[in-house]
Amino acid sequence: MAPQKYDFRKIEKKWQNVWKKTEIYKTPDKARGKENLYTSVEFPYPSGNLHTGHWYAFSVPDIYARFKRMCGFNVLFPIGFDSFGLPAENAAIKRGINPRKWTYGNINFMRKQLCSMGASFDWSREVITSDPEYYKWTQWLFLQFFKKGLAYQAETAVNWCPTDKTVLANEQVVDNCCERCGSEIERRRMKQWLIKITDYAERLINDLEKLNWPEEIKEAQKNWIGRSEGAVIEFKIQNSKFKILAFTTRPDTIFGATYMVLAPENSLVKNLESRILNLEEVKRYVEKAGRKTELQRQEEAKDKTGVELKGVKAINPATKEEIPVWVADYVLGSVGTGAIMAVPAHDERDRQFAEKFNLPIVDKPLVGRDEIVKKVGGEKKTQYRLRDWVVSRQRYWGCPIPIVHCSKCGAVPVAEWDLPVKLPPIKDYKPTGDGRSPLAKAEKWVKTKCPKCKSSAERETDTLDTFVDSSWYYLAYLAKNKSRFQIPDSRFKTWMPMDLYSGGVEHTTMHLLYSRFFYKAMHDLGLIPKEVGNEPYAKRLNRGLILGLDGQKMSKSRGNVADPDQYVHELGADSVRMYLAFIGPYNEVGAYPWDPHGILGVHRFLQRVWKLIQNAKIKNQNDNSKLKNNNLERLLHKTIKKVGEDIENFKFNTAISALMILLNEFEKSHELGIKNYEVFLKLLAPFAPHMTEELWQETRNKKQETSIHLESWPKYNPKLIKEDTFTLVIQINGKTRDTVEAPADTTEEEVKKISLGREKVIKHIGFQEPRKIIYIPKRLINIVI
RNA sequence: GCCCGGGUGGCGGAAUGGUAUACGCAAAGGACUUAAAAUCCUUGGCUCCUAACGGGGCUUGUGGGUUCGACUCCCACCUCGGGCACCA
Repeated sequence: MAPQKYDFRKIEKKWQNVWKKTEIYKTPDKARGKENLYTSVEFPYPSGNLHTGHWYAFSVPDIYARFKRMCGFNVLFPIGFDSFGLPAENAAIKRGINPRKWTYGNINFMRKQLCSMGASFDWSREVITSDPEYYKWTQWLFLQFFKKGLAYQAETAVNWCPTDKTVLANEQVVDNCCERCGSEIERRRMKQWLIKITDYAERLINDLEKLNWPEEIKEAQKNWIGRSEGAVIEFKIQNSKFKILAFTTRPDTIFGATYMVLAPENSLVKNLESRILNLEEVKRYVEKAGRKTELQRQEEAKDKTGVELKGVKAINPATKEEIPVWVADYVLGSVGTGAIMAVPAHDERDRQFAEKFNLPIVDKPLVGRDEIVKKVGGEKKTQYRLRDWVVSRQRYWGCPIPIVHCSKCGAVPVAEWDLPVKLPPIKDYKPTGDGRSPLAKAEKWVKTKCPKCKSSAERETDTLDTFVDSSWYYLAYLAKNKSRFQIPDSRFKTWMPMDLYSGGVEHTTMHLLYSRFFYKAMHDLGLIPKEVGNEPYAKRLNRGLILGLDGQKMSKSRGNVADPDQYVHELGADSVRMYLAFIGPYNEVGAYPWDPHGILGVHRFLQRVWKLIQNAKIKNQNDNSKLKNNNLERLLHKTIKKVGEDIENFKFNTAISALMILLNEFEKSHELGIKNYEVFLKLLAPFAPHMTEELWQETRNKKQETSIHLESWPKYNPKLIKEDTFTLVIQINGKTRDTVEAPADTTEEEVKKISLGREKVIKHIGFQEPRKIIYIPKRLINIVI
């Protein structure tokens, strides 16, 4: 007998326990007769507890994973925690707790919350980036990069966040502010570890082409990498061995180049000091420019400043004319060669500058690009906006950089057998702000022997950017034995590249770019078999955003947060999952407000599904699957088709609406048999896994010998989808005037006859002879008069 | 400034050349109930004519175009969101 009440709390708990005990989502590396499919979502940061965004991120793609599993794929849908990093550390400091204690406490809590989603994660492959067995391999990879020259130390201008007291990568700076805390960035010169992502700039752009990614993500990455093609042209300096190298994308405008500009940072300014007549003035200008922040420079963009280097002249190699050389901060040291040929006739900025300082503006005709470059001895060059990735962080809670500094041997990698370099427990882990990591205070840990010459040496005390940890974690899921990175080639071949990776837009030019680079570099190092390719994610999906009740971004300070735990308690996890899937298409970057009434609608639907089992015929186990009602039969098969196709295309919203339509019809019918009921349950199973499992067992007399989630996806019969009548739309001059049901096999002649005979048609056209009649078979007739 | 992606009822959205507004929410009316909640049934864009039955006109950001027919294709513009930007 069917239970009277939909006791979702009891049911959900029950099945979560059963699934855990029976490990039905544990994924083997190979399953007989099944193709592997790897789909994953960016793993969560253990911030404390799951919010609505996490539910949207994980429970909706779970629908896809479950569907694919039912379709016969061996589906890997793993989960882990991105557990190193600033936010956890800041939260721990705020509460006076050790970051490790705080992080692992959160992980334990969030694991339970994740289980409450009823998502089909394979927990046996869980990855935690702050575990020594994980970061051992982060360090190992860093050393492989180091040995290949892909990781190097250099004194560079860096982005310093005064609040978080650490440097940041360019990608982590938004509008000159820290991406995390919003503080304005300071420019500092510091010795830092960098990763040579710029070596891969060209491939990171070119290889986008073959990826099945949304165009807008590709475009955003292209813009970030910022390729510009041009030439470097040499301008000799009169009576000097020095020359100015200028990068230009418009070599064809060279005849109009009437002066040169050097960036204040350009070393030529120093080299030419002995020849500059107004040296004091130039020095003052350079110094002043150096003190300006990037933001100030930008703000002053309209009002150009600069000083001429008196006594210095350059030769335009095209015109052979002598032209003046200036130093001005509208030319940036970090772009191109840090020097330009100024063409005021063609460039808006050069024109502004020329007008202000009365420099000549010549509008010379353009010349062919390629010849002229050759003629003046220039060289074609492609320039990228992308900068190398600064990975040093002056913070405690991160992966230690496995390097030892020796006064004789320099920076020496830690021996492989000494990995991992464990993060030492220290009392005072607060950031110092003096540019040194708190790890510097762990004196015993810092003091070590040089791996090369064995004399006393010091450990590197900076830690790695968290984005390094997350650049390879999708491979760690494949390494079943957690203490080894070595993944057999065969496993790479069966799982990589990942079939579908979904995540947030905010990672477009961060995690997504870094991990593509990592994968390529690992590929080049021979760590990944060639056949697998050099791109980690075959398909990418950026999900939208769930807004608060007021249509604003959810935040505690605004007080518009919808707490998923509360809704799970009140309406059940199945309702929350299904509502989030119903709210809008998942494959578009939209923003959907959480509507507490909307979720009630989905909950009502599930309540009605629950009651459907009371339909007397369902209990008759001897029923044959054919529905007597042809229309209902047809609708059932159409729904099987539509739900499958919609899930495949991440249109979960329209899949659910199709299920709603089917339920509406099922409720009206009194001849619904057990077979059709079971088909319906299967179609609903990916969306409402707990309820469908319970009802499934109910129809199977509680034998529990199977799970609905291990059943196969229903097949539709194309013959049964065909309609035997159609609604003929009758238009006059393109306006619908009448409709009529007609048998599917009605001929064109018959359709015309029927249409012209309709009362409404006669009323409109009288006895006029139609000028033209357009007939679209089984759809519409348009009578033109 | 350059490059992407959008704009459809009161709201989330559906329809990618063929009846615009599926499905859901909210709303209104009704049934059940002492009452409420829950549940069920009915209505459904705007507007005009009609006492009513009915019927006409308009409507997918704006204006043009292509077409028998346009939310859908083309051109121009407005506007919102995102990426890049003194990038040479």
